[in-house]
Amino acid sequence: MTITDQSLDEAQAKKHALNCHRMKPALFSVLCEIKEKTGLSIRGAQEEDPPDPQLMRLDNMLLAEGGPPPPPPPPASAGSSDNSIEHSDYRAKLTQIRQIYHTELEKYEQACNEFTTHVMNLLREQSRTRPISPKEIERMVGIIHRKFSSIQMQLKQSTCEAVMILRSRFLDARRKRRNFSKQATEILNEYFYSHLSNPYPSEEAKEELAKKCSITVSQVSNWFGNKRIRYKKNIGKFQEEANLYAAKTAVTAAHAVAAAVQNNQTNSPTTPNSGGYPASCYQSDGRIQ
DNA sequence: TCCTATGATTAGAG
DNA sequence: CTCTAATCATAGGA
Repeated sequence: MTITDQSLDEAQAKKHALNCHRMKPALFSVLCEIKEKTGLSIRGAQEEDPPDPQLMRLDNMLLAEGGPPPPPPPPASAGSSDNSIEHSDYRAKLTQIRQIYHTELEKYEQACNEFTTHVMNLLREQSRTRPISPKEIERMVGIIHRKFSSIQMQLKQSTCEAVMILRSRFLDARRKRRNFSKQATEILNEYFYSHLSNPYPSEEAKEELAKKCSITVSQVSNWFGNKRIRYKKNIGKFQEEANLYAAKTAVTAAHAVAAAVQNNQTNSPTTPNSGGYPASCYQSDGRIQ
């Protein structure tokens, strides 16, 4: 019942899924625990014991992963917005996995019952030739059930793995990287180059930028983080862009100034220096602020 | 198909 | 938590 190989063949996805350190922590820890425990170990049991916590957790995960309400898609930070097609595909595959899981589970349950009755029959037969205590019967049944539940556990485990591979395939934000819209980049760049001397938008500024660009605040943060470091690393490469945006903001600033009928400000918003942007303490020695 | 740009994620510092 | 720096993985162009 290798659901994993059956439904999702991509070696790449597998590799990705096994690349544990970039999984979402919750899933990751679950998987790790599964692996550890199935590799038989008792380890730091901070868990409750009687109703097999492991199975519970797996159950919970499977439930959470594919309950009737749409599974929460957010991999993490990025609030993806355009995933309707892919998402339905994801859901379809998820349903498929769950279906396989349930049919398999049923099979196992059935097999377990059959086997139990079979053993019971054997015992009954034997009881004619030798005395068999209820205790012994109980013991046998216990053994059988333990065996089967370990199989069940494996089933759940591989289902979880399959689900996780699925997730990593469809929901991993990195894989779904889309460039921001032209306007969004425009807005971000405008802000960046007009605050070159201190390109660290406040939380409010980030929120506003996020709104204007229809992206999330953390995407704005990512963008500025990337931009700062990349700008710093290769200022030359960004010269042209810098000039462009400096000119742009200069124009808008000029308009604003004209409207305000004030000439006091003309040199503060943008003071073209070697082609349009402030010399900035930010870039001079690679140190920021 | 290779190369660069770019958004996201990570570890680690503060 | 935010930030940097490195890195990953994809998008998009030549």
